[in-house]
Amino acid sequence: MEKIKILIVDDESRMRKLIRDFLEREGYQILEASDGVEAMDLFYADKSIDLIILDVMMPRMDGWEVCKEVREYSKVPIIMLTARAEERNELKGFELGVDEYITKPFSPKILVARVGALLKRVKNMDGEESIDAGGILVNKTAHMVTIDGKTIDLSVKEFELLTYFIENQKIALSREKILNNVWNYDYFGDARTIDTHVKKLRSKLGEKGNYIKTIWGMGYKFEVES
Amino acid sequence: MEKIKILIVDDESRMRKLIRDFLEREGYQILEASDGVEAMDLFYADKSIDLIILDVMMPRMDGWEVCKEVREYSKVPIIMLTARAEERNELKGFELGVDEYITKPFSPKILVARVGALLKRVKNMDGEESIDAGGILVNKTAHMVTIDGKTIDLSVKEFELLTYFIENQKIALSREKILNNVWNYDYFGDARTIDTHVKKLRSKLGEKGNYIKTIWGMGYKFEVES
DNA sequence: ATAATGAGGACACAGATTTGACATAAATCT
DNA sequence: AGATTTATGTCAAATCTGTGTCCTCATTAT
Repeated sequence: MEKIKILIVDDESRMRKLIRDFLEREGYQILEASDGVEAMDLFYADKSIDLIILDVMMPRMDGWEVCKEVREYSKVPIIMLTARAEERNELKGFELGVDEYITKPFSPKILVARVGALLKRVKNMDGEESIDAGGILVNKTAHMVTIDGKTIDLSVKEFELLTYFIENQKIALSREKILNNVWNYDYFGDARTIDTHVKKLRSKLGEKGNYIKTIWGMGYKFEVES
Repeated sequence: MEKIKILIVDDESRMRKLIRDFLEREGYQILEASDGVEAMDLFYADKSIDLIILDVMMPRMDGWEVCKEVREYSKVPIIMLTARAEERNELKGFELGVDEYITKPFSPKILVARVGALLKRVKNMDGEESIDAGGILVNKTAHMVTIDGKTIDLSVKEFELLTYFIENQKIALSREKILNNVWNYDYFGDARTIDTHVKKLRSKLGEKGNYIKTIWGMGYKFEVES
């Protein structure tokens, strides 16, 4: 199990450091952003953030806006830090999809408890995670692939290969690399075998098969759009 | 759907009336208790309480004690009303299984929002008495399975296997995973044994047996419809 | 106590599917 | 054009699943 990654967004560096210290002591991995814009940059860059702690008052882009934008793409749990007694904001937050509130000033112990409780709560319901790549919907848990709504059948190897491609979009992948990741690391067969599987995968993906680009003399690359 | 039943426990009758008024306006049915002992009496008398709002400070038996005792029997959602800044209590509450906090003084709007959010949250996770999966009705407590109204006989293992499938619908399950969950985790027998049980289960489920899909080279998946 | 029954598990064999190799055609680079 | 590299069709080998059957153990009936 990898470390759980938490993004802290607050314009006061003292506050960020405080939170960071306590959460790191709990074994979480911490990312920091000093305003909403920076937070969104980090959010887009790193798909594996598990929780966001968000201050409401920030320059450039406040917490509500960040929350709203994040919610367009993700269900990642969000904790809002608010100055007290802002009822209207709290209601607004429920609509926006805030999961928890912590009122400043707060004690670090409460922070840690809330983070733990929220992560636990979310973990039990997380379920579906399907990745969308230009109309190709891959649901890893269901082991199912849908293209424009229609389910297609893939063999296990094909499924694994597609998953590997989609999880490494826009990256040029050498045959060796593909072999090492999709096949057992101790597989020493013909690298040309990949071609065969790519062939099949392309044909099963139909017109979307051309998302798998050939990089001559090198390998393959999965990329949406022409 | 019956009315949702909420138990309010507070020693101040003014406070109870305030909460009652706002929640009744939302369509909830309200019960009142003026201290912990009374609350427990009501709790034992009425098994169908959907949510408890609990003041911490009360004579005879305080909120923490009530919470603790209730949690020995039930997972019913509990909201705690606290005077502010009682950090230690809040932490204590997380351990005891408090679901939400509301700090006095609070606005009725917040109260209503929290109650709604909590009920919604819980509703999605509550364990139904019997689960319905495409006409297959599994009653875990009665250990009984009905298909389109007709009861069918399953052996213990078959029942456990079916339950596991149904509780993990649409998820691809490897044989290993099934083994670890349906059999004792320290069972090291033949994985093919699962096939045998799946075979029997399928045949006993009749035409609904094809809900159990084979994922070639991977395991099985339970999924309703084609 | 003994026999009958049924569940749980193991296993082998046939049939089905997937996989990887190979030969050849097509494409790309220099 | 010549040298490489990739695409594709074909096919046998490897792998996996479905099913019938057998064995053991425990429970129930006689």
